[in-house]
Amino acid sequence: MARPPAQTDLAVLGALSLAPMSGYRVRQEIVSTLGHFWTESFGQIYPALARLEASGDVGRDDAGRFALTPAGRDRLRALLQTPPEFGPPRNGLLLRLFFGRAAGRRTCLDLLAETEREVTRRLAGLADVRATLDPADPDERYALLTLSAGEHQGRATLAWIAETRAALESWAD
Amino acid sequence: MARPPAQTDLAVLGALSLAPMSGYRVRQEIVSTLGHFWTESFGQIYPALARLEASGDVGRDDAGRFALTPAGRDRLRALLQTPPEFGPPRNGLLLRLFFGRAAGRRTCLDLLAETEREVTRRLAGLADVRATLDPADPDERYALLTLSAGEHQGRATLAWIAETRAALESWAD
DNA sequence: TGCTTCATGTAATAAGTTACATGATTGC
DNA sequence: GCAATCATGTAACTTATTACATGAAGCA
Repeated sequence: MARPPAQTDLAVLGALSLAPMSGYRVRQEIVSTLGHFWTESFGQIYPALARLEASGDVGRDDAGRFALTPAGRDRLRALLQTPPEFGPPRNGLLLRLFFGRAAGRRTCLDLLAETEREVTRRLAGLADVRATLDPADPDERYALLTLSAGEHQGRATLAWIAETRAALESWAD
Repeated sequence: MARPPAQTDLAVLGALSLAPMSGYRVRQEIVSTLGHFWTESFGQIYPALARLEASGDVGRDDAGRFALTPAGRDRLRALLQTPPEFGPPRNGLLLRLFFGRAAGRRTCLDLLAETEREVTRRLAGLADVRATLDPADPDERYALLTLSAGEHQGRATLAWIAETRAALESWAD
């Protein structure tokens, strides 16, 4: 019964809901804007488009670009209502920290420092994107909400790092 | 050259660094304690143990349980120092919210409510685990740090949900 | 005796990335 | 004309889950 990966269909239909575009553009859209919390590769996107075209959810406009059909718009609405599939949580930093005793405090502090740099970098990236979004645009308003999620997560991580660093440094070891 | 998945090796070696145990117990250990931020299935664990035994990183103790060899302890230390592999970020909730305009405010608010319940449930789970950990135990001190990360993330998500709900409700639609 | 948990493993399947192949368009 | 970008697709490989098969040990 090999049901297709619903999340990829959702991402592709969602991209096409903003405007008709080529598969190449779908990828660019996902990388540039959704990139902070979602990824899809060509190897996923093109088969998905072929599937969706065969099922009548996606058609072509005059210029040959992929475009949502009315059925596709219904399908998208239905998918948006499905509960998110929570992928298995896999946090490489926490995996390492959990067994940190075998590595020593020094290694843990290094990992924290590196993560801090990375998170700071990401927050700066989010700020850049925020600057390009218009709160008055009905589509971009929703994008701003997701951006805000990233900012909250980032700040929480930085706060936890500060706390954790202090704890590590206070231990006798 | 098919290099083995380093993250699974790390999880398995890490579990064995706490005490010698069977593969079955390794799984239980990972599910029960690391479960909040890491997963491994039998299909990963047994091949990993076989690989690690063949390479001399893991041996057997008198009772036949898997145990770290000195080489394995070195290998673990080395793996703990490698930078975490950040898996591609895939947040199903944000993917849906990003295209939320196609679904309408009502659907978005429902998704938020469901997420709020889920996060609250997880925070309660973390609190339960915290109660079982002893801050004086050298191993469990590290576990507490990772627990704290989950708590920060959870609280940040709840704060973002409150903010986002207010924003959605203020829109004319 | 029979039920449950412990224990080890394999096979089928799913999901996704990467690299490759190929060609059309566009700008200089 | 040539380079870069746009565009579509496929094949090989990696990673991971799920379901299945099998059997020993503990206990009621």
